[in-house]
Amino acid sequence: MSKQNQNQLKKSSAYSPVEVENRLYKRWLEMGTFAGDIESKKQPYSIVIPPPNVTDILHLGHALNNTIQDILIRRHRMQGYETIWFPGADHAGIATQVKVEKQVAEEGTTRREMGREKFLQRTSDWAYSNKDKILNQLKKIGCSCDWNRTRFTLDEGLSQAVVTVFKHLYEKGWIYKGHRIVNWCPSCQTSLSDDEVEHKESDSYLWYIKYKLKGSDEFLTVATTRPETMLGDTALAVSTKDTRYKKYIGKTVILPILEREIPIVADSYVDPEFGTGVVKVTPAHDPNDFEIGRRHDLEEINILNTDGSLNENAGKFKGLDRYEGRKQLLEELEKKGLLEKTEKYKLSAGACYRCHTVIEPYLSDQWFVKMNELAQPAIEAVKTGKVKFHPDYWSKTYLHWMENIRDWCISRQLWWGHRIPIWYAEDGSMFVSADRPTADECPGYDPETLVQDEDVLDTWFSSWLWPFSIMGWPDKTPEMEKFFPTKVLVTGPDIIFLWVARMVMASYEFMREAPFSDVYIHGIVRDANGIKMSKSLGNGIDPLEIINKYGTDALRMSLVLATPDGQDPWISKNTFEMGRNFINKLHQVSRFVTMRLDGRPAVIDRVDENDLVIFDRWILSRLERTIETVDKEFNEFHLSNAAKILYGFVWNDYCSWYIELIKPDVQGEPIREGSLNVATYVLWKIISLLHPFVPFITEHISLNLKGLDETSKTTILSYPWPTADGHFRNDELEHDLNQIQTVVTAVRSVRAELNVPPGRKSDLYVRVDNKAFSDLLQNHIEYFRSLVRVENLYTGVDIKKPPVAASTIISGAEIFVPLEGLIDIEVEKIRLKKELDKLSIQLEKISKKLANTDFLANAPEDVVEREKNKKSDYQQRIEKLNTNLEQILGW
RNA sequence: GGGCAAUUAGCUCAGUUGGUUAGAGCGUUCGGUUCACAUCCGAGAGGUCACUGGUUCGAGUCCAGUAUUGCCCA
Repeated sequence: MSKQNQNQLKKSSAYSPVEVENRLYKRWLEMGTFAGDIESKKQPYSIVIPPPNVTDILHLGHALNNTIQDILIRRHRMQGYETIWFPGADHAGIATQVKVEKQVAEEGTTRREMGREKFLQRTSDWAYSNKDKILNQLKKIGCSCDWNRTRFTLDEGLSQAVVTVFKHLYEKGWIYKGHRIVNWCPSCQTSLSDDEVEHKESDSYLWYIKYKLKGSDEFLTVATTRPETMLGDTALAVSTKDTRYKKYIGKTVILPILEREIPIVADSYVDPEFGTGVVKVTPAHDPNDFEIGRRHDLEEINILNTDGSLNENAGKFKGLDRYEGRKQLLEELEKKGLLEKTEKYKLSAGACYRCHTVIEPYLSDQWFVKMNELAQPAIEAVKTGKVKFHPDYWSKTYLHWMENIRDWCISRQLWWGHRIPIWYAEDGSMFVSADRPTADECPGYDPETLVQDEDVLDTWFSSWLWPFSIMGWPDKTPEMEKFFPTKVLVTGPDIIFLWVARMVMASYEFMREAPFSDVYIHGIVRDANGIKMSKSLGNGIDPLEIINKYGTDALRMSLVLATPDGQDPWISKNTFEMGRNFINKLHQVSRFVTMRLDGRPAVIDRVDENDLVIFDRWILSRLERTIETVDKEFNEFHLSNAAKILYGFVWNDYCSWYIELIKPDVQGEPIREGSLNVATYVLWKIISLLHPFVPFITEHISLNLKGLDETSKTTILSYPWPTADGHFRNDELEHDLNQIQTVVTAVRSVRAELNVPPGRKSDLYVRVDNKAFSDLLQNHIEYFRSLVRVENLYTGVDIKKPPVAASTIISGAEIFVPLEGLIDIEVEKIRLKKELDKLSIQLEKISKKLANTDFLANAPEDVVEREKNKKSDYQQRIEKLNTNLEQILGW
């Protein structure tokens, strides 16, 4: 055969995932495989997707998150549950608006110029098209969502849910409007909730500024990290307990530059240890100062515009950006000799979680949700185990936050989102309504004069309702009847507060029960150096690129294998080779089995127990053990372990041992019928167990095994999940086979270390300790002859060592490989000595242990017994080794 | 400052209630034209289980402390 032909043949045996996967996914959609049936009598099992933002493009985090959900859904479907995976997307208020504002800025206009209606239309167009894009990308990773039930947080129904909830909480007094210091993002120009602020430490300075005492030459020095806020100072404060400054309390200082007279007050909040013990008080720009201001009835002077520049209250610094203002202000203080000193300081500053701009504490009117009472049932739920976290330690994080919960700022100064359903009358009266209230709804007022609140609600104010709003709440729907509450929520640790905790609270308030019973928290995808993958760093890996190269199955399997439970996976491009190789292995072994079936129908649901040899029984026993462990790992949410167990079973037990063992000794002969049946049966179980992880190739193989093509309407997804009843479990037999494996490995090892040409056959002498071992080997030699290249096998308790032979010792037997003229005596000598040294160390250790009377007295009998057996085994092996070594030295 | 997590082979990770010679994948070394597979097969090398103490007949595993790293909260 020419080289070209060989290459072509090789190529044809490879698996091409991309075409297969595209076709099979389309086929599932056409067959309606993923649709849930609300009429079904089966037990429900539902999951709601963490809705991707409409601004998102698919990244590995999505791939991991949705792969996990798909695994859980597909497995439960096979287990006989009526499953629905509810898909959808989130309107992502800030992120989306910022994105579209950037676009219109490039076109030289602004949202205000465009006007609210036009801008919203524009945003909506963009958001909806991007939403479809991200959801289609999820299909690429094989998600078995019920796509006909796709929802979006701005859909009519979901918006209705938001208004209903707002009204309910408002009337309960749990939603209120407050004049408060909030987190303000000068770039997004909106308020943020406390949980949307990221804290990061940076190198900064502590500036010491001198304030002159009125009518005196004395100065008081104040240390500050934000000197520009002094423009809004309305007092200085000292600790009530600080004797150093007692005499100044009640006096007045002159604010530098603006020359405003401000009082010195005493307040218990001040820490005498920090800085000089005197602090400046800026009630409009610091939450603590705000409190001090309220206690001492101080003026609140706002010095910032919404974009972070200084306003008219900043005097001559008006119009400057906050940092430029700081710079010029410090220069001026320096010039005037009012800057005492500057110290380096590690500053912890808040930043916007969307754009990472440093936030400003900012005084404004905002809407808040009172959280304390909402939190109580949500705390109870986790404490009593009604909601369980996996891994469990996340419940501590959750509870700590819940127990220290603060009111939630829900108004955002944006246009894109659910508009706050509040209508104001001229006298300040407020009415809750999504649309302009009717005359009945605002008695005594003309509806036409009412004005709606300009702001919109926090996006999380709609996503916290997701598990039931997606099912049609506040209407009573059959979906809710059947599928609420959902079973498990799969997400990352970064949104436990923002989303998970709030969903539990909302669900208890509006549904009177938890939204899900389990929360599976997976890690965050990091690159090969442990750095979190992000668009801005450019260290991300595009899942679609991996899919095009290796296929979706390879992507999924690799991700699951690489993601330790609860830990962050470190992923590099070659991580995916692991999955790719595994998929190839699965493909190849299936080809082997299918080819041997030679067109006959595959028997997948039973084995002929009258036609089994030891190896058949062994793989069936191993299979049952595997099913049991895989189920156990699944039930504990250890998906990575489950995948690893299956990986090992397929590669080692099934391919490397079982398939090799049943291959006929002589080329061209058919495989024993019984074994081929078992091989097929086990392969079917394998693809069933693997289906949730690698849905495409398993479906592909299932069709091949059944001799069907893709026009067929059957899917492995509707076949049952394998179960183990223990029928084939046989520990004794597994032990026997283990002995055979040990002999095989020992012979291979000897031959490899002595550099025996791989093709060369030889006889094999095995001197055994008992006849049973001898029979075991003799009775099955034909099945493993080719594995060790054995010509004749001689076994027995009194086998003599051939004159020129390499030897090795295993537990219960001595193995001799006669290799006249092939053995390098020096190599053999070194080999035996090395083995002897190893064993001697072990023997010494164990002898010491057994000489310890405390050990003998305290350790359980079976442990002592085991150690004793071990010792005698070591001793015997050492003796044998010595004999062989002596013999060699005599050569 | 408080909390959570991690520290086991060159790398990424397993290691169940304390009890065989601490495992896997990747990488590495040697050998391989075996009829499913070089995306493969066979064999090997490689670990003071972060450190210090304690409990125990026995500690990777339990306890206390220390160090380093990451994350969260203030």
